[in-house]
Amino acid sequence: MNSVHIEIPMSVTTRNSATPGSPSSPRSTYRHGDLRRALLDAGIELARQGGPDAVVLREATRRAGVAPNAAYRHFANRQDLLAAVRAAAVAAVAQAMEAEMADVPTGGTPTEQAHARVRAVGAGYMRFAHAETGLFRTAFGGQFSVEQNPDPAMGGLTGLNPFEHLSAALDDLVTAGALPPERRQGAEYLAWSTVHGMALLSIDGPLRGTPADMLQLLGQRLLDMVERGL
Amino acid sequence: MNSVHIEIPMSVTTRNSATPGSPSSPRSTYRHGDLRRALLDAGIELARQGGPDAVVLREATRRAGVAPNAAYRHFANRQDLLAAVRAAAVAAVAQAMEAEMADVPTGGTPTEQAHARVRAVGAGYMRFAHAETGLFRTAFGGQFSVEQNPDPAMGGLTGLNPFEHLSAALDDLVTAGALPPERRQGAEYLAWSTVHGMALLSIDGPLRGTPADMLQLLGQRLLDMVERGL
DNA sequence: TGTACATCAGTGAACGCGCGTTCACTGATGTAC
DNA sequence: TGTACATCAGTGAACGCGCGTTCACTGATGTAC
Repeated sequence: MNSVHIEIPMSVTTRNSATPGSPSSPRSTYRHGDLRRALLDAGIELARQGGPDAVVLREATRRAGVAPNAAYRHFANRQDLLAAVRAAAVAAVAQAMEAEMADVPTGGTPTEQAHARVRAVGAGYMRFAHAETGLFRTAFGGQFSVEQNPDPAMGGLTGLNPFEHLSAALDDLVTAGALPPERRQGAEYLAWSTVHGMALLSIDGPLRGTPADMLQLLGQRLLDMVERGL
Repeated sequence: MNSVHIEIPMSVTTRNSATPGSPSSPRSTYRHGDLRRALLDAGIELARQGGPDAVVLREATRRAGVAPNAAYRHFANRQDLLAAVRAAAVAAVAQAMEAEMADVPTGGTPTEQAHARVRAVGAGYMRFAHAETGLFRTAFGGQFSVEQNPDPAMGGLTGLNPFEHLSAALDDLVTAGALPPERRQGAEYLAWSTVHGMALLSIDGPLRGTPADMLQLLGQRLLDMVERGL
């Protein structure tokens, strides 16, 4: 039982940035300081609260205390801002996985370790979906791709993105002899499907509103099933 | 290998209905005849092509050859129309499952039959998602509920909705002795998660663009995994 | 069988909404001399 | 160290968009007598 603790990179510099939420507070200087960062932060906050559709260019500029069109100095258009927000959301999922993996006990056989690692990846994914619904939707709600042409902005602290974490964990499983090599190919899609489905069912579907501990239990049963079935 | 053949209930009566797509063609009578049905059909077609967001009230009335506000004689508002379209989409999923189950050979032991039935339910779900992406998204894309307070409009030809089909198939598995009763509870959520996840991954995620036969194969591996792991 | 009438399905016009995006601008900043 | 200047980040105003929804209406239809 592990509480979710997610780091989202926030403003590196707060120099000259208007206080979010109080657009009337004037900047002390003409230039903003780091408007790109401020818009991105605002976008992330919007996504957190309302998912990808809530990432509205005008609202982001409003929160940054800046004219609507100022955004076009830093992003080509709304899509471009949304893509940056999405990358941050994907990175946050990677971090949730990393946090979960950090809790894996170091003792045990290599097989036990490998299994625990796969489970941590899956559990991190599902936990994140439940804890940060808006960001999860932004990352994996609509169309997305994480596997090819890895975008460094989508990595967690280790630099690996969620898909790469899953792949690495499955590779470990093979190395530990817990997964026959001939079953390795495509296994990420089987595992991911499972966990992705439960994540969405717990957000949008019949599992919506299920208390976190029940969800945790059901998630463990799901991971049991994957472990046994893979 | 079973081609998808889905029946969507279309106009029962075409009396007096304007030809869709040619809004200029005048009706012969003042009254439309069956505007509710025409709007619903238009809504279904919009959903088919573009998912739930494409179900736009004004566009539906345009296709029905009618003034925008005429829709309010038959639907309380846009949400209401969308709900009706969603029910039709869910019913279509149920029919896809039924079509798949109709192909299950009648020979074999009860256990074989039961397994085949569960697989048919899952395969129908995934096949539908791939073949009728827009409708699938409308049915199960955003928030949805199918299990409680069953809406008869969501049933297929047998009257059962997709969730009920899955439940029935799992019950059969228990009856046939292929699933220990103590594992029955909650099993629908495990199975559904799995299949739901792959459906979405094949529409939105990394599996997008995968050819149908590859998807079919991967789907079977997924169902193997569920069968073994449940 | 004919006539008066109530009903209510569809009309026509208009509304306010917030959005993304473009335009010509201005003036603080950092740089070259 | 001081001055002229080019740069370009942010301004202010405006645009067209299609949407959902409301209003007062009209006239074809079916019904009661």
